[in-house]
Amino acid sequence: MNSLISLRKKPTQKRSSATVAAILEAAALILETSGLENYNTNEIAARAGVSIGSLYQYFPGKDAITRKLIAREMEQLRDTLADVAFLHSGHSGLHHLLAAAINCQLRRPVLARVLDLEEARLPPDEDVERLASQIDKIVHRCLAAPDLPESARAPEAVGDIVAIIKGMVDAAERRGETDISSLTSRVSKSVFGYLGCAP
Amino acid sequence: MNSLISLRKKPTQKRSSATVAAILEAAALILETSGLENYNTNEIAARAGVSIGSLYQYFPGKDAITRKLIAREMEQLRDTLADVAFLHSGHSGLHHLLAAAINCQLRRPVLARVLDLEEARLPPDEDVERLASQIDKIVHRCLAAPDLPESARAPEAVGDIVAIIKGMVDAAERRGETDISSLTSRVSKSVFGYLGCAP
Amino acid sequence: MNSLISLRKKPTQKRSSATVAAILEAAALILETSGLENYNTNEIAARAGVSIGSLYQYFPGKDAITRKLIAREMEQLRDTLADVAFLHSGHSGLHHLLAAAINCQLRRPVLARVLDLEEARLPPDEDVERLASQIDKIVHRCLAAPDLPESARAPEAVGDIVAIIKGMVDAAERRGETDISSLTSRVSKSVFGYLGCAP
Amino acid sequence: MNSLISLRKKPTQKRSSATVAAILEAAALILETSGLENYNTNEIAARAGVSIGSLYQYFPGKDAITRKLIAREMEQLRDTLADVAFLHSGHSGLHHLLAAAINCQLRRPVLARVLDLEEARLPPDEDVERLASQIDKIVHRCLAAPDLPESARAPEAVGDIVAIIKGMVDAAERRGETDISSLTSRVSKSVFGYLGCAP
DNA sequence: CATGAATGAGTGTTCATTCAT
DNA sequence: TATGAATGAACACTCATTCAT
Repeated sequence: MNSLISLRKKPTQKRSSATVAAILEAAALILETSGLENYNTNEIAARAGVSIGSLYQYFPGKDAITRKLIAREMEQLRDTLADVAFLHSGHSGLHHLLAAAINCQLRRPVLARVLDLEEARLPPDEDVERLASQIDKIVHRCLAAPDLPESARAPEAVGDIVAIIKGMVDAAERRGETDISSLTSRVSKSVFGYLGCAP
Repeated sequence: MNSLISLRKKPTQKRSSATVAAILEAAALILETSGLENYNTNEIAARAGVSIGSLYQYFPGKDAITRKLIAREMEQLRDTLADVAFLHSGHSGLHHLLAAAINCQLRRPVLARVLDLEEARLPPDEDVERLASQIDKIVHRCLAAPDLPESARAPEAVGDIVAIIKGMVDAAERRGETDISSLTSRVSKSVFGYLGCAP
Repeated sequence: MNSLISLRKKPTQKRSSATVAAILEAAALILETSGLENYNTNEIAARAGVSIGSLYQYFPGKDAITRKLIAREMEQLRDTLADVAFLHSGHSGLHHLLAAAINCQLRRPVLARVLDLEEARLPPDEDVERLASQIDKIVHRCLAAPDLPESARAPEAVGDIVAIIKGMVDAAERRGETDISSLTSRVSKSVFGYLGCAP
Repeated sequence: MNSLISLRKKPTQKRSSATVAAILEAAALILETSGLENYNTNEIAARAGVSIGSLYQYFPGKDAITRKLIAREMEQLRDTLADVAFLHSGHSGLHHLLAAAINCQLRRPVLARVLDLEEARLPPDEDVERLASQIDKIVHRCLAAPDLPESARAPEAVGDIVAIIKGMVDAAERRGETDISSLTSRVSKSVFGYLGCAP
């Protein structure tokens, strides 16, 4: 299940993958601390303790780094959701799913928000779209549980629910909210209300 | 009711205000067609059929144009919401408010979305913040109606509801959805569910 | 003895000459307060309470304003020196000349210094050169007095003495010196020393 | 004894320092031939046979180049004066100092004069001020010699003498004078006269 | 004569990307 | 493979000057 994001060389060797990781983490750190302001390849390479030349050996360009960062976050979300979906199902499963998604988004909230913005700005990426559809599929499976109302099977349901979560969590983060449980409960009310059943 | 966004000179004369309008419309058009890709002052001036010097006679910088665009959209939203809020109230008022907000966001959906992104990237602007608080106030007044549940008076309610609307509408637009009535109904379900009452 | 600096129209009428004066004084003020930083035609016109179009009716360009400013200062110096030279002569005359020159340079010291810099930067101007030669002539006549040593008649004497005065006064002004009498005495020592006679 | 003027990267390698030198020499050449007229970063880079990007790798901005040029001239003056001051002292030392200073100023006279102008226009720079105070110190030590009159120890003495030298040399250069020994002798008369003793 | 909107060449600066070493 | 010096297209912004009204 290796990523298909085009790396100029596959980081099969230890040193290579360490370099890739350093670059990605440096990029993430810059986005978190100074936003897009200082997000440029020279700065990324410098903070990663790597030469700009090396950066271009592992990534075909700046956007590829951003995309890989987006993919990394989405993989994490996918795996988290998959774990939850495997353990629970139906009404209670959706509850856990929401909580898990909110937690994911709030792990590195600033990074998550900036990456969302960049994702909108970037040309569509195969790898990212594949991950998005995987996540959609997981959510869809959860929504298909028999104890959830018919509306949960509607084709827009997954997109709507993901939009509600992202929208509310991003806004809360931007307002500086910290009470995760309150936020989770409000998101739940919205989502279950959307589906037409009590949380 | 004039905007306070600082223009270098007030467009009191006809030619001036026409130039300002042309610049803003050109900027909006670029954002809608090529996104941030070709959004630069030279391109804006060119598409406005105006010299780059004229652009800088009326706007102190590129960001000021973007901010004015944001303010323009927000003013429209504010005025639309104010009209609705004046006519209706309570449960039905909220319904109309949602419909109005969705309509606003969908008038020039791509522009609205890009401007949302830019608003997040730009340093906070007094004018924009004033408009945001005016809109918040209108929504707040609507939510304070006695036939709406207690939860509508919660301090986060306004922010949450705005986030739900924007999130869902943006996502729908990005998926290419066109059925406004379906979208409006789904948003309503989410918002009224959030408040804990039936739409 | 009207200036030959090319004005687009001769300010024969009262209103015209008032406009010219306002422009020149605005230019002088800007140079004094913000230096060359904000020294541009739009700013000059604005501070003069005159439209940029009017400015170009009375001056062929920015440099012409600067040159006229330089000429104005030089005319003042010339007239002051001429008065002094008419009353005194020889050793005592030179004393008075020095004092007069220093006083002139210190009337608007910042302006004088900036104009000196600009004079060096500007292409040579007929009008300015004529004034310079007039001033030279006056100094020369003073130096030709029989009680001054032979060296005072040397061809470089005038230039050297003017250079000493300007150099010392500018430097003193830049250091923030205010004691004119001390400065005058030191300049005298230098100049009379240069000539090889006691002050 | 390296300059503290901030370079973006230290030119430790050969190619780097060659680039820096080329940029500085190109800048100096432009100032000498066309003055401030064509003194812009693109022209500097072009004449240095270097891309505009390289220029900005080694200098944070245009002014930094000018400052470095100023510093370079001052360093040369400082070192020259230091050598002289080490060998001679008192009356004869001052003689040698004057000659050395004049020689320095006349090595690249046009450049020296333009840089003097720019120094006045630029915001005060730590590096330049440090060099100025070092030069002042050297001159001051020379003036403190016991065989020189009391007046040489006056606080304004150093500033006055430097002003006399610069003023006379610049003016001479502008008149196209070439006889250094005559100029030196006249400056000496002025300076020693200023101090109240025979050359 | 006066106005000031409009012009556009010019300039400083950034940053993604390449390539010789 | 790694390095980092070099590149140059692209961009934001200024300001002297013109000209229609």
